[in-house]
Amino acid sequence: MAVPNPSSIEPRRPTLADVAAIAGTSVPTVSKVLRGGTDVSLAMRRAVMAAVESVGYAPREPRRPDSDAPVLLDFVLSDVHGSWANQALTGVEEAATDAGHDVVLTIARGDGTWVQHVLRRRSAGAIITLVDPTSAQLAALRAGGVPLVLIDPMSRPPSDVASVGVTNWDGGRVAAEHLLALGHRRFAAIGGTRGHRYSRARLDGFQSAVQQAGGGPVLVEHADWRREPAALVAEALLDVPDRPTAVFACSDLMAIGVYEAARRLGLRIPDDLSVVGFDDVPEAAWGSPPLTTVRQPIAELGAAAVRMLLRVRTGRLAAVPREELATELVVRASTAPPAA
Amino acid sequence: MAVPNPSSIEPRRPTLADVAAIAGTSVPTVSKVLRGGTDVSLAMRRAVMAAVESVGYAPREPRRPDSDAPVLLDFVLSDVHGSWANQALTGVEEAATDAGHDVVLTIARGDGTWVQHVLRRRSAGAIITLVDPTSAQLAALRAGGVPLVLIDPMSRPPSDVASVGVTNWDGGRVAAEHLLALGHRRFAAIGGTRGHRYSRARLDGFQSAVQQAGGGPVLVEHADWRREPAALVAEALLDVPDRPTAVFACSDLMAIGVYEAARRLGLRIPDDLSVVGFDDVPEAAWGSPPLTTVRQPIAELGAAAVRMLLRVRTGRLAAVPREELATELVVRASTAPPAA
DNA sequence: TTGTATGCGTTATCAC
DNA sequence: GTGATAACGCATACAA
Repeated sequence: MAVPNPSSIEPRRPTLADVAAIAGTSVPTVSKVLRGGTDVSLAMRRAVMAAVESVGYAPREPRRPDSDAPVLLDFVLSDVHGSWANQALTGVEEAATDAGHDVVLTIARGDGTWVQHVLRRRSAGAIITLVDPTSAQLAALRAGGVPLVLIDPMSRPPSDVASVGVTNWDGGRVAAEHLLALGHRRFAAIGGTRGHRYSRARLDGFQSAVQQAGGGPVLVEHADWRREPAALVAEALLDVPDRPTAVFACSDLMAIGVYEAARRLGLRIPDDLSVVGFDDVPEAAWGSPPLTTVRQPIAELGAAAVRMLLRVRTGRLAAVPREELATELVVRASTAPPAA
Repeated sequence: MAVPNPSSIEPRRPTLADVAAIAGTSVPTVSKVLRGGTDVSLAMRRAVMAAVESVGYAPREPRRPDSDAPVLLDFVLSDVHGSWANQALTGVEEAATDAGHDVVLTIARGDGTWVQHVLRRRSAGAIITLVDPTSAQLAALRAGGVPLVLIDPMSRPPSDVASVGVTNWDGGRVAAEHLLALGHRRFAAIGGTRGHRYSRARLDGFQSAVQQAGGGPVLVEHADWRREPAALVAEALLDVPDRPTAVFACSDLMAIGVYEAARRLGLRIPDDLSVVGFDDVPEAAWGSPPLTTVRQPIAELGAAAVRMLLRVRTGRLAAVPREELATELVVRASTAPPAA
């Protein structure tokens, strides 16, 4: 929002003093927060972060290119469990090493202390994924001079933060088109966590394609990306008269949960039920039957994030970059035409 | 012991105030140094440390030997693919974070440049796994003052390098005992990479138990820890007259390969063939049927390595530590008595 | 009480 | 001068 400026006050770039005034503290304390110092209370830290965000403080120089000291990049994620994180990590590590940088792994726990860690270490840049940082946290990191790239953000990212992602909506559509082409008409879909952006996009793409083809409504439930809840939800969705003949799970792990539900209900895959997953983690190919799924280029995603980070770090870019990598359907043995 | 107090000088335990007086500073500053706070100059930090030493100050409760800036530990592995690396990473990360340290992930590529990386960064310590460092590399790291801990070394480690591992030989035995108790007598086993220490140990344990029970010879092949080669090797081992009724795979991933071989040969698990794996990665529980396997406490292994590294780093230890964590049989549905 | 920890501002300093 | 950082100690809260 443009603030009208009736008086003689010139809209100069905000300083730490401005931030301090709003946060109700001193300039050194603001500085301390932005440098990741220890002697600041959580409340004060939050107040400063909020003030930083509200005045849009940004450091004058993005950061010393810091010529030849070995550069450390932070890879921040909520946890390293699971194949997705694993693959992303591989991609990040490889691209970083190729560029001569090392990667610090930072696990973002709920308390938000990871922000201090990154700030304190004067990180040369952070790649953030599987975490939903608050806008105040993002603002603090930027104000601290840490270049950022988000991978597949959970929420809509602030418009001034770079990000990479995949064509989630498109992937959902492709999954639906495949099943429609096989002749399916009754569908169920299992989303991840309600409100996660990529879950929404995948489901929307799926539903959009189904509707466009004049297919019936899609029964949708959510299972927080986890296997066991997906199995429970799938069991409920499938244990009805006139049950769906095909299920779209928004992750491979949840698709494995659907396999389990099918086993419990005595449904054979793909004869009685077709299943499509999303991600194409290695396990997808090992299942019985091997899973038809929408492939994300996960490692490439990590590599792309590193390359983007290095661009953000060095050059100041005209526009905030946003890159989308294509998803791709991988047809294996878990899908077939519906039983007559 | 009750100390009588004849003179006026009472030998009481030193306090922070004493330290502060000698260091020529305030009590809070001393406290900050001991707590690893940020707002202390290097000179003051040193003065305080010296004073602490001279008066022999000791905290009431033992405290983390922080005293210095937050520290970066290196976790070096050959690649981060696979659940094993994933779980180990989780354990390492958690233990390091709990101790207030960050983890740099270093992938050891064949060229050995990782050693330079670690040395140049003056790493505070390195945990090495899934890599077989040459003795020259280990010597270089030690000469560079980098404390080391190996996790489950591939070769016999030099006697002056600390390591943690699991009871591999024992695990092999337990697998065999389980199958013997079910009534199996004809066995095959699939090793990892020929020459890897833990592969050897697992196979030896297995064979030792079989022989002790008077069982027949165990047919052994190697498959480099990978799924597809394991499938091929298993197919060959099982496609013979009087085929084995049970297979021991030295990793879960290879056990999944055995599942595939069984499918190709039309053998049902566990009716026609019992399978035991090793590791107990999450996927083991998802297979159909869920895999009976020898569990390694992988994350604990990583955590133990971190704790050992911190001990090696700070205290000088009497002996070179070597720690072994116990393996444990997890019985699921892939084993049953042999068909009559 | 005495000992210790925390959080903030003050003062000094540095880079333009 | 202005904007920012560095490092100390004061005031206070907390603990045995």
